[in-house]
Amino acid sequence: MSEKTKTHADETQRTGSEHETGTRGEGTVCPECSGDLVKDGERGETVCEDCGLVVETDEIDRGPEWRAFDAHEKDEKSRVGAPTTNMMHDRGLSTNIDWRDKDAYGRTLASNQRQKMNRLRKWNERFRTQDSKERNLKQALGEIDRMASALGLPDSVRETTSVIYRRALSEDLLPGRSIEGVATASLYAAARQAGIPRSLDELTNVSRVEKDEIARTYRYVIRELELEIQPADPESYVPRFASSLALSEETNRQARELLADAKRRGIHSGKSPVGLAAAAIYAAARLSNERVTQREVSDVAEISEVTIRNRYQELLDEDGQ
DNA sequence: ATGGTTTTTACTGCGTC
DNA sequence: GACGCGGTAAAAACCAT
Repeated sequence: MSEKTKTHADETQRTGSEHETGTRGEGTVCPECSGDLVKDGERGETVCEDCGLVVETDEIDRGPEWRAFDAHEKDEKSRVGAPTTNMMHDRGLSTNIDWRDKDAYGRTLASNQRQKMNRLRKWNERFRTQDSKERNLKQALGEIDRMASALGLPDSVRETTSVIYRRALSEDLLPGRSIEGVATASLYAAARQAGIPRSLDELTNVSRVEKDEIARTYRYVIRELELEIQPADPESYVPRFASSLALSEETNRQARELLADAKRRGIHSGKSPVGLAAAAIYAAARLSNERVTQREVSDVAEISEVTIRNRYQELLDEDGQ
């Protein structure tokens, strides 16, 4: 555990004055309006029912529990690990044996000690991944990470994906399905849930699994885990497409306006959100005299030109009246 | 499986650079 | 003449039943 202290090193300045308010007005009555106090367990706050005054904030501080004024103190005081994360198969909680052959003081180990450490490392690694579900998770999380990077999805989505995948695993949804498939489906679901959807085609490009299987597995996972995911909002595709076509902010905005309008008139139901987004972009670009061909839009949106034409007409029809 | 809807494929003619 | 665009018909894909 010698070198694992860096994680919080840069947030060492906190004043410690936050907690002074919490200790004063203890009791069951609000000091401000004498209303009843209730504990909001989720947020770790004690709040007045009547006036909403937060009397006590008792939150969990995930920052360092110490302050360091120089590098030396940092080494001495630090005994905290990294925050736990769902993105590691063991939530980052298992033992890791440093690969450097140094003792706690940084001295190099004697050769017999080195051999011992090698054996320990080997066995530790074996035990750590022994359980088949753990091995399964390890592989899946690797895949998820790879695909999420390829699609430019943020860590928050990866976390959500991990959670979904874990649930699928613990509810025995895996047998009969591939790890890859479930991992991809989980990612697809997580991205949509986060409002930054990727189309099935995009998923297919980075996954080792066929589109059909992704879709099938996705439906299955959604149903079994009772995840409620509303159809993707066309507008959420717009900024990404617009930027890969190097279109202006104005066009971007106009495209979303067209979509909002279409939504109001109910033109969008049943149509593919991606197609709608693509058409809106094309229409907006055309309205503001930016040159984009249908071909280019259809390329980035992975939708046919015909579909763009059809949607595009509908959009402008409605707009013109 | 089936039927209805949407998307894609393939092909067309027209205008422009 | 290549290219972008618009249209059409038929095939394929999708979805709920």
